[in-house]
Formats: sequence, C-alpha cells, structure tokens
Amino acid sequence: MISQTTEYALRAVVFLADEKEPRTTAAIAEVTQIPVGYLAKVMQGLSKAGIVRSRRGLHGGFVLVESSDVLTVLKVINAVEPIRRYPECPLGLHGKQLCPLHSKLDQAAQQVEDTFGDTTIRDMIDVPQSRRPLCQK
Amino acid sequence: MISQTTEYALRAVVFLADEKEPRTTAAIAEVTQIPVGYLAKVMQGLSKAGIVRSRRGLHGGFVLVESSDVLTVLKVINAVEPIRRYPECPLGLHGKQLCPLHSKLDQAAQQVEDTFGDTTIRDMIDVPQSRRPLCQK
DNA sequence: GGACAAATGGACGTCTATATCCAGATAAGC
DNA sequence: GCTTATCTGGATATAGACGTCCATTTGTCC
Repeated sequence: MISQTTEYALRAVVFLADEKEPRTTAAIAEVTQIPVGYLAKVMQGLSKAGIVRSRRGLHGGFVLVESSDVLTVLKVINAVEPIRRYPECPLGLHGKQLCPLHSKLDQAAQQVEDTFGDTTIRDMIDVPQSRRPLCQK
Repeated sequence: MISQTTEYALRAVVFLADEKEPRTTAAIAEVTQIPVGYLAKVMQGLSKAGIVRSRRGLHGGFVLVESSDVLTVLKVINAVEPIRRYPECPLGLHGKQLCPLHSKLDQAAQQVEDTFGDTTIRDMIDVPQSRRPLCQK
C-alpha cells in the first residue's frame, strides 16, 4: 500500500507537528523508532519536497513548513512516493480510455488519494481520548 | 498500490476467463504482454494458490478453477501478494488499539479490499460498449 | 515405446528499496 | 576564529522484486 519509507516519513512528520523548536535527526529517530542513518535520507527527501525546513549547526534540526492542520497525509505521501495512478492502459491499448481492469485499479488509487487528502496531520494528533501516534498512552 | 507481479496475474486471469481450453504460458504471455519466463513463475504461484489449474504435456496449459463470475479481483491479489493491513501498531505501542495514524492507513487498505472484493473478473469483461481488457477494441 | 509439447523447479542475473557509514559543509556559541 | 553540533552528499552493503535460462518431469499422440 505505502512503502516503508513513506511510513517513516509520516511518523517523522507526526512527531514534528507538536514541536516548536527544530528537532534533530537523532531525536526524531529515537521517538519514531526509525534507523537513524536511514531517517537522515528520508528527511532530506522531505526537505527537498518542501514538507520540512532544515537548519544546520548547533540547535539545528527540522521543522514543519506548513501548519499541521493544513498539511495532509497525501502531501507527505506524494513527497516520498506518489500513489501509482493509471493515466492510460499499461498495455498501450484502447487509446486514452481505460478498460475496466485498469479503470478499477485507478479507481481504487483515487479512493486512497481522497481518503488521505482529507486527513490532516492534526486530525491524527487531536484525538479526544488517548492513543496518540508515537505515544504509549 | 499493487505490484507488477499482481498486475501480471490479473491480466493472465482476465485472459483465461474467456477461454474454454487450456492456454499455454506462451499464449498467455503473447496476449498479455508479459515476459514469458517470468509469467511461468507467476502462473506457478496462481496454481499453488488454487486460482488456476495446470495440465502438463501436449494440449496442456492453464484454466481458471472458479467461474469468472465468482472469482474476484481480491482473490487474485491475495493469491499473489495480499494488501498490507495493520492489525496492530508497527511501533508496538498502545496495546491492541490502533492510533489514528495506523487506523487511517488500515482504513484505506480496508477500502481497497472492499472495492476489489466486490469486483468479479466477469464484471471487467462483460462491458456494454467495447474497451475490454487486453483487447484493442 | 518413441516423439513431441508443455509445465516445473532450480540456478542465476539485475535493479530498486532499504540501510549503514563517513567525510565534508554549515551554523551557533564562545 | 575555534569548537561543537548538525545537516548534506557520496560510497557502499543487503534483501527482495523482477526477469532469464535450462534441465527435468509429466502428459498426449502416434
């Protein structure tokens, strides 16, 4: 469905949503349980995609660019690895129109996009009774 | 969303749906535009999963086990590579309950399963006006 | 039983996702 | 300007997905 890397990116973003000051790769890695070396690469990707802003040197780290109530899950997914759509038949058949097979596949992808496009990061943090992401409680 | 191998499996199954006699790997490969050597592996998988039945020797090949109006897209997907669900939090947090992040991911997976579970192979072949899968028209 | 057709299984090759490690660049604080 | 903290970029390693190839097994037809 979504790759391991995308899952990592979502965890990191959820963590950053609550933080005011920049958080280092090491700090993010610890809370999110992501291999620190690999997280560095993931964060670079998010940085280039404009999801986070990085600051080097002492007291540096990463902050979200957008507010968490504007940033959607879909934006994060698209920054890492967009969901595969079917703009046309992979076999190059029936012109621009899709056959029912690939139409169905595309339709499912669309559904997923819609679902994630409607969910902001804040939606997943402001939960009434406990069970916040990354938290034990 | 779904892997290349799963897409291959779906193409092969769609092709077999219309055929009464067994079709060889070579015949399937040609119509579906799948590398013949790799298709052989895919077909073995479908065979072991009980989606197709194989017959060796002259006039051998593959046939669907179930009728195409009973066989769903989901069954084929599950035979090759099931859609990843989230029975529990990957971080091992909050007991059996899912946090909103993984709940959302699982919900999307569920949606996709539902969509594909409701679609039979026949649904994709009996189309009123043209654009059948694997066909030019 | 012999000739041929076709699936099966194993060995192997390649590419990408995942992951590690480290030298270099850059920023802050003194 | 020096030291320290931190991101950046490149090289490298590993596993799995995708793909090829071939010898073997199993089946049909004569």
